[in-house]
Amino acid sequence: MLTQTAVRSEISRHPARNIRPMSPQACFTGEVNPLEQRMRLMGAVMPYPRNAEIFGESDSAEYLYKVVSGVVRTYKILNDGRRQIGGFYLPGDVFGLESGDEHTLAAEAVTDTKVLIVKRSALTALAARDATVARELYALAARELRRAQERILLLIKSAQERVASFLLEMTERAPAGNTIDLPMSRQDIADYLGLTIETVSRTLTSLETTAAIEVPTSRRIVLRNRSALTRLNG
Amino acid sequence: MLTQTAVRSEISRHPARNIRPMSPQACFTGEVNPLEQRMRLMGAVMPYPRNAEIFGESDSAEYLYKVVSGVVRTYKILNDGRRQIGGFYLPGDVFGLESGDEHTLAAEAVTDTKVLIVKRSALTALAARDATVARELYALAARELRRAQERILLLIKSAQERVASFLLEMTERAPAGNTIDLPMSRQDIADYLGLTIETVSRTLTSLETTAAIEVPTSRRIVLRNRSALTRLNG
DNA sequence: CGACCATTTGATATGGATCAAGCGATGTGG
DNA sequence: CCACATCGCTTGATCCATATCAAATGGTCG
Repeated sequence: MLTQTAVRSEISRHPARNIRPMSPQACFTGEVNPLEQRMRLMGAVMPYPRNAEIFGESDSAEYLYKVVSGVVRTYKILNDGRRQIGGFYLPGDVFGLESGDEHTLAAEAVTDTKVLIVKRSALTALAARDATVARELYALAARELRRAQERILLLIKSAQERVASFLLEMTERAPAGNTIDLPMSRQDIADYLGLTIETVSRTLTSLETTAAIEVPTSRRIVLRNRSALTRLNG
Repeated sequence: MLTQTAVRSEISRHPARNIRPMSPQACFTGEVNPLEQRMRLMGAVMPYPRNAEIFGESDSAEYLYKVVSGVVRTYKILNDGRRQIGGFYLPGDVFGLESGDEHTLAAEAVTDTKVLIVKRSALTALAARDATVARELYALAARELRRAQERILLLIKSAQERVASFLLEMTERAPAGNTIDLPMSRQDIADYLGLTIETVSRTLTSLETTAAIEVPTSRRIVLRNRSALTRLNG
């Protein structure tokens, strides 16, 4: 799993980064729970173009982030050059939660993205006075924990199971009938699932061959036989 | 990774479970932070013999647990019979944190164990009034999240790296010079690292051959060359 | 001492990685 | 508007780390 030549894919993998965000702008759309309301009052919305860095690994974790539109990935680069994606965040998702005061993962925009940014200190101050906010912060961390635990289970499964789980996760999180429009590249998926692009690609074609899915274009996948996927899921 | 024959190891893997806990008893030892104090006032200490179930998967998550003495493992059985260990909990560690109202993992005593049990509702009620308690609950979840993220990174590494990381994690969490007294079996370690017992065993012998460790008895490991392990760790 | 269980060691099989080439879509300059 | 470069993806051939199957060893308890 670990070889010197892992650097190869690394080079092709991260072409044009360090794109800078655009200027901030106001935002008054979204849900209506207390935490959300407060965040909107306290935070600013920043737009990031595709592949822009939102924060770096070991940046100070001064802010909390919420996806307004677009998709974000968090990731970590291992010392041998491989990249592990921590998660994909869709509109409404909060990312940047950390236990310490430094981020352990970096974050980038997968697509052009708008992100609501809130000072962590403002939120914790608020949580000290408002138990509802505190409870919601806790719930966020607990939900994130559950997702991480599911990832752990995923990573001990076979390639087929991982890809099937990924597809099911995606339809659940961005429901649009049986069609999934993937915002991320094969490399992103591979680094999320702990596989190589080749294996992801082959697995998708194999699922297509067994009529479980259709792949009209590489970024679009249609689920044809959900129960076959669920069965694979474990 | 997934085959029908996975059931083989499954059978030998879980011999005598469903051992019942003994009767409760009072407990007034431990640390001195607010959450801890309150837990002691509100909770009871229960002793569990080796391999006893503390709670089952999908039991209602009515309680929070803190290890007083001994070691606990949380785990999940996949539908093909494989077991994934979610974590090992040493004295002082809190387990049973969940986002929903059902446990997603089961918990068992690895060794004879004493566990402090607290009603979750009592804690959250307390957190609503005491911001310090709320903050500590959040910190617990965040710390658990970080651990889970580290596990994710671990699971994409090679067998050598996983075993090395495991050994380093264990000395850090239960520091006793360079000696580690493992409370858990090879099967437990394997299920924690997403490997087979054979691979764990072989990796340990290989580390012994390269003089990184010594294995005087199967449950005792002496670190001889910590930097060699750290280098493997990634 | 003998039975049992955990661990180690050995031989072989295999899933996914790696290396390499081909292909289709998208964009650019002539 | 078309040749051509580029990029992301797929497909093919081979290799290797770890799983699997099997047997030997060792430690523990009656």
